[in-house]
Amino acid sequence: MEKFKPVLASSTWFGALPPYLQEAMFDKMRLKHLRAGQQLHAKGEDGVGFYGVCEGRLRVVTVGVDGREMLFALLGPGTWFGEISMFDDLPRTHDNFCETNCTVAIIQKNAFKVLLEQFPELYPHFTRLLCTRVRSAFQFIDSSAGLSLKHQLVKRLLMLTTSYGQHLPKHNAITLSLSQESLAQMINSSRQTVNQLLGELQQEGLVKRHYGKITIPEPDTLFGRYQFI
Amino acid sequence: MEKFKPVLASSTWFGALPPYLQEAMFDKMRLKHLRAGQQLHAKGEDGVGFYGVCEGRLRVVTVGVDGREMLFALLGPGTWFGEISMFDDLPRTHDNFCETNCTVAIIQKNAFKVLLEQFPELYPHFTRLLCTRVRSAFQFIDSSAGLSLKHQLVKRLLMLTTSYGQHLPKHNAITLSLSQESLAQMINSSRQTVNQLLGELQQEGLVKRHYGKITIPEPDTLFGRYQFI
DNA sequence: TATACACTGTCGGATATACGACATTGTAAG
DNA sequence: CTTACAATGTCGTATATCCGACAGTGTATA
Repeated sequence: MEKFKPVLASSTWFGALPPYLQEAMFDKMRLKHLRAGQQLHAKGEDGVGFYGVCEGRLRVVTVGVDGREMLFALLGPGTWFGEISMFDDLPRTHDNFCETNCTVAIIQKNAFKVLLEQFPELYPHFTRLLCTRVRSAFQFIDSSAGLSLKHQLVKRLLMLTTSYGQHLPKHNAITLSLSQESLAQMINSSRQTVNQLLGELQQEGLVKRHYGKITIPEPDTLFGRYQFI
Repeated sequence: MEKFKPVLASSTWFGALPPYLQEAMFDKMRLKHLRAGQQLHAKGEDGVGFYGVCEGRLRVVTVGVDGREMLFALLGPGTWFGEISMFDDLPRTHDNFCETNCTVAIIQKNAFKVLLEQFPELYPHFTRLLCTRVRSAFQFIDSSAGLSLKHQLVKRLLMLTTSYGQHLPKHNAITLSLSQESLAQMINSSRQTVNQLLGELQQEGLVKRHYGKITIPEPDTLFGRYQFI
């Protein structure tokens, strides 16, 4: 557990907690190890805990009514998630799978509620977390309508690099492990078109296509180029 | 003020507050009257308060970089909004205009913070409100990708009838005052296509086209017909 | 190493949607 | 009532995107 504390605290959200609250949360955590492909929770299921990613990467997906899988976000080390069902006691909003072998920290729902009773000063921090969720979702909604497919694609790539809207290392190259097929399904497009558009972006030096992967050498550059068009 | 209390309490969110908290909030409210067309707040502006609609209707819009206006939601009587900037102290997410003459109840930011200090038991209620925002936004995101234009249109019409996801007078007929042009801009489509699609929906008896308005006789029927396809 | 399989890259034809154009109709203002 | 203007309804054409097809390539497994 001790060795993951720095990772978990690297989140801008968690890092803003005063040390004694961080410790209080650490005290309630259990570690859980998961294998690649294993499911952490399913859409519609009751939420049993609040999670922080220690190592590995998780895929947040929803399965549409037609059976097509849609990738919603990628959660890397230092990302916290799953708080929504803790607060409204409603089912999970998404399916959640391990892309690689993973270690996640869990605060069980009961422990979570005890924690909030014991330290009500946690509330402002959680409202802050919820606000980032709302803001990133809003921003996504109003930019996806009114954008060309190419811009939607870029937008989506950027969204995938910033897990759920929390901050991640944007300055480093990021490799997204997803097929062009998956990417297409996320923006309601076709594999062939995505391949074409990625080809154009590759010409511009903004991405690199690989087998089952896409590399973004400089996320900031991609962001700067396409954010304000 | 007294006469608007029932309207404000008709919100499922506000209605769930225990009476003494409702009263505590009423005590902090000021009424504000606005004329049709007047702006309540602008995107990017500092949030000065938390609002409840007493009478009239407000339009929540964002102006895209290309100058096109996108309608995000319509806020009717009993709708509460504007809490996000209260909690994270960041700018407003949207522009906000009065469609008709309006009366809104305001709790100023200072008063809002005092209220939370005085009654920390309000926090769980606000986390609940924030959760509804996140859930409706998430739902919208994953259904708008993967849907035909016609389904996106229906989805958007339904979203507009349920202000922000709260409060649903779905059983009554609802008239949306918006041009087909506006509607088109909301789903990244064209006026002509929207006209065509609305024509089909009208054939099915699900909507009625008017000059500058669209009537949905039975929102439940529309919802039932298109939700699970 | 051999085999199976999934993903990529790239055609061309089919289709949905955008966009310009224009007549018609509703609304507001003098 | 008249005029100006905005929104609607509906063409045809242009264009973007989908979709089937297929060869080539990377990856896993026996």
